[in-house]
Amino acid sequence: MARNDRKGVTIVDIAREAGVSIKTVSRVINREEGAGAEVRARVQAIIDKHDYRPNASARNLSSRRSYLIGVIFLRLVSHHYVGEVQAGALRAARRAGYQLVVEQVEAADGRFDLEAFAAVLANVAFDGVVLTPPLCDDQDVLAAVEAAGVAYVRMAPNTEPGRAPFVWMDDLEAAREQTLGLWDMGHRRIAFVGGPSDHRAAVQRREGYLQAMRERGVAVPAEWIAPGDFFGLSGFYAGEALLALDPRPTAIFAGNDEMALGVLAAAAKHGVAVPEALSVVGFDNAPAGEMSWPRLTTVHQPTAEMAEAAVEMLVKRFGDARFREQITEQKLDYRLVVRGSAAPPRG
Amino acid sequence: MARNDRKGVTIVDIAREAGVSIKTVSRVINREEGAGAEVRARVQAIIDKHDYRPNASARNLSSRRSYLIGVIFLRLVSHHYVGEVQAGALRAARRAGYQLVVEQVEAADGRFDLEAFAAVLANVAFDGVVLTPPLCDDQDVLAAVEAAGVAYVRMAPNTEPGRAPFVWMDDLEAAREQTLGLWDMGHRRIAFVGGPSDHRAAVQRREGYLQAMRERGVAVPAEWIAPGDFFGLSGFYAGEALLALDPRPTAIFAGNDEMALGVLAAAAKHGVAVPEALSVVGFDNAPAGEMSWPRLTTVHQPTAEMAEAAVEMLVKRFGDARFREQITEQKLDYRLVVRGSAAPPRG
DNA sequence: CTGAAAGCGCTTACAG
DNA sequence: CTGAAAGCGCTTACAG
Repeated sequence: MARNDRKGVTIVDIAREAGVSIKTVSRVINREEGAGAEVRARVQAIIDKHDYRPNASARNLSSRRSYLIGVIFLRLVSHHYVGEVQAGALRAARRAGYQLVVEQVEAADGRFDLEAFAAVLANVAFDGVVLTPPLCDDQDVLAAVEAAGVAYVRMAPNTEPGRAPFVWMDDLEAAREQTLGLWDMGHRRIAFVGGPSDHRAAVQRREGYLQAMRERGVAVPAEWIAPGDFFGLSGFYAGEALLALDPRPTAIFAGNDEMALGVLAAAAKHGVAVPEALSVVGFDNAPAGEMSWPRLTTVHQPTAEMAEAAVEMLVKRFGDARFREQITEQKLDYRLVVRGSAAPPRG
Repeated sequence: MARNDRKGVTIVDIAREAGVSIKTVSRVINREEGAGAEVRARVQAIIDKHDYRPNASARNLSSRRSYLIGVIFLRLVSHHYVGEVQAGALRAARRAGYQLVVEQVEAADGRFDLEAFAAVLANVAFDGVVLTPPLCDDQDVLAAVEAAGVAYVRMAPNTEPGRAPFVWMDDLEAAREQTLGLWDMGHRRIAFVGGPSDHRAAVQRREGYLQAMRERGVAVPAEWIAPGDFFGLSGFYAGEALLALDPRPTAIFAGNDEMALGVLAAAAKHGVAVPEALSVVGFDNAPAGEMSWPRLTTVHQPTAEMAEAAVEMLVKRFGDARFREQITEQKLDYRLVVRGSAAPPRG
């Protein structure tokens, strides 16, 4: 059997060598009050000398905590999103002394495998979990977490903002700003490629585009808005349709980067030079947008930072009850990423 | 404090209600031998009735195990790779009753932050870890894991195959097959875009290309092989250089998908229709290759399956010592992914 | 500021 | 096939 004996040094050994009780050693380890400076230094020296590390299982058993935070994904979510969330969550978890456990919930026929999820919740004894979209909007998932009595924070929830703490960013405002950026370059015929209508971010981005155009006194013709589904191919077809318009738009704002890359492909196919004859901008700051030619101007969505904030909120909720209900929402900032795919219109 | 009380039902409660000792309940929980069928059924019924779940911390403390498997990444690795590895590792870990803990090692100036890594190893008490490239080839990382006495499996190691169990795939053979596929379509002038020379997969793929051409009796001119660095932009420049050759290659095999997308962009820029006037194929089956136009013909690298196999090997090593040293290597199969970017040459 | 006692909920090692 | 005892290594709750 694989054992974790390592050193075999325990709190008892440290206490004996220091000539104090294990309680005092415990105080030193956990930076608790109630230990004299001299005693503290002596104990710490012995801890350092033996490179002693407290046994996590023993600590967890007696304190009735696991120091485990779960990050729960739907299996279908993009790896890029998963990677960003983890990187951010890991930073915050490590700072607070928590471990990050990854879990995925399967979906079939649009329904989640709740039984498997409930089993995970029951087995792992998370101190808290972060629910990512779209799980964070599913009534059954929320009910399961609440029934298990596990603290949770939601990332970019679509519904019931009052139900639990959450983190989010302002997609509408970012899309508005992105659109105004094109306007300020001199573009007037700015088209838009939308995303799925049941996706909160897609709707918000479209709304931001429309709001910006309205502010500039432009009534957007229906044909300037092409439908898409957030996948690249839909952007390609949307691009072809928009390029066939007369007069042709001088700029196309795609609701996410994957579709923007599709628009880029359509432009290349039809010999429309980007950004000389057409500006194309996206949203998300996906890595593929850095590999395209020209490189994609986009909006950076602070996914990692949102996950980091979510874990921080979780950890704070574990603390003093008096402060527990204070932090219920946190808004993160986006950032415009200017690269080569947008430029002032020629002629 | 966030407690994991949940039910409050313990092994003692179950034992009392069943009229047996806690040891017998333990036998039923762990499917150990030495419990009569009738007793077993009675105990199980009471467990089910209360939805009793053993306390992981207590089990871990007394058995001196953590049931935690770490997957260790270099922070710089692509999210796509991270996502694939996790999906596979999670499958195997869940089957075996282990939890997956994600860890990242920082790198600065080409050196790893070993101190942080050692701290993680000391604090988490992993039963085992999976080392991903390039960490799996770093002497200091290997030494740290071995010093901590933690079992480990390496993914696609470049050096010292005898040092520890590992999983891998045959990049050379896959590249050879990919090249022969172009040949069989009728292509004769097949160019190649290479990757970084210190990267094992890059070298193997180039070797597979050369071997296939050699088998077909073609002496590859030096200008048919363009240098690249696995990033998209290098593929773009390589594509421009190869398209300027006279006679022009009818097919370009890029050492990975990102570079293949760069070649695609170069072809679009120069008005070279793909696949009519030029076939382009890649390697890896990265998601961006599905969004391109045309969609990229490539080789699927079984990253998730490799991670799954790695965790399985780890779990088996925890078992009976007599079988422990048996599994030291496992080779996974690649798969050719035929999409739209390659076709027989015209004319 | 410090410590003795009890206990967290299991598994191990042993006895019958 | 079954169980009583000891113990895993900490924290909690309390006393001084």
